[in-house]
Amino acid sequence: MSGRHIDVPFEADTFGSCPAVTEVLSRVGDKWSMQVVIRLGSGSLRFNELKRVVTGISQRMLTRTLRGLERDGLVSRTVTASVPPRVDYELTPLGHSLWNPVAVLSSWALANREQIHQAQERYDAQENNDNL
Amino acid sequence: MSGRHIDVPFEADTFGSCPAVTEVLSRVGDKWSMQVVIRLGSGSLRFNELKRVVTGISQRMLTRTLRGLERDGLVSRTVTASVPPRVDYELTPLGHSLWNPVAVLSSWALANREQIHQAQERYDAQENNDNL
DNA sequence: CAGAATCCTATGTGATACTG
DNA sequence: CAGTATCACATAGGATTCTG
Repeated sequence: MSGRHIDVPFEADTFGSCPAVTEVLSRVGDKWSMQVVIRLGSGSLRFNELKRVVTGISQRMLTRTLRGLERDGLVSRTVTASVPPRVDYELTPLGHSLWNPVAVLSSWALANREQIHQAQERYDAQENNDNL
Repeated sequence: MSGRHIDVPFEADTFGSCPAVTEVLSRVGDKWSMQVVIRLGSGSLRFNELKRVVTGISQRMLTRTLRGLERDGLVSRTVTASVPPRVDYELTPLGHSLWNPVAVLSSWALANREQIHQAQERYDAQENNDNL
């Protein structure tokens, strides 16, 4: 796939007095959920596979993140009773529909990482002149 | 404007071993930044105007959020020395480029709010059978 | 392998009161 | 008007240890 299109038919004002946005974004907005959704975009993964590809995540946080996503109906959890046990995580249809928005935002993040970093350095340099 | 198009030329794998995504998303991922960016999309606003339109935000958090966005080069702060003082906040070009990705995600959030809510209720109902 | 349990710290967030 | 300062609390997140 070479290019994906996403319509944004809303005006800025459409997001009106909407705590709903905050509400949903607070799930997607934590440190790990987006990364997990991105990685699951290419197919189902087992717990430790996810742990490997989501750089820096702790076991605890991966568990918590997956539970959260499962609760929100974004990820499905499939247990295969065997020894050793096998648990596969996969995006639900709803989860897949989230993949695009998340990918858009991540692309932006990657593309503008350097600019942001530079802006931060400029900002911090100014602050240092005032303080101390 | 009836529809905006955003290309996502990345494969899932492009987001590779990327703490960069986490890094940038942790700013945009807090409780308020996205809302502020959305509201500033239609033009500059004063401090108290923002406080009014960003539902539920406290004075303290608005200040902190704006400082963060300013530090990242997403928002510019213009002080007009007068009595009473006037401070205008506006998206920078970089901030404007973020508006689209954020709008995409917010649109998704609004569109799927109800589905998520239902999924949560199903999940919680199951949990209650097991516990207590 | 896939986690659960426990402990601990840092940060986010809100409420309130005060200021130039 | 546009903040700052302070306190107080909940949650996020990591490290470590244990288990079916």
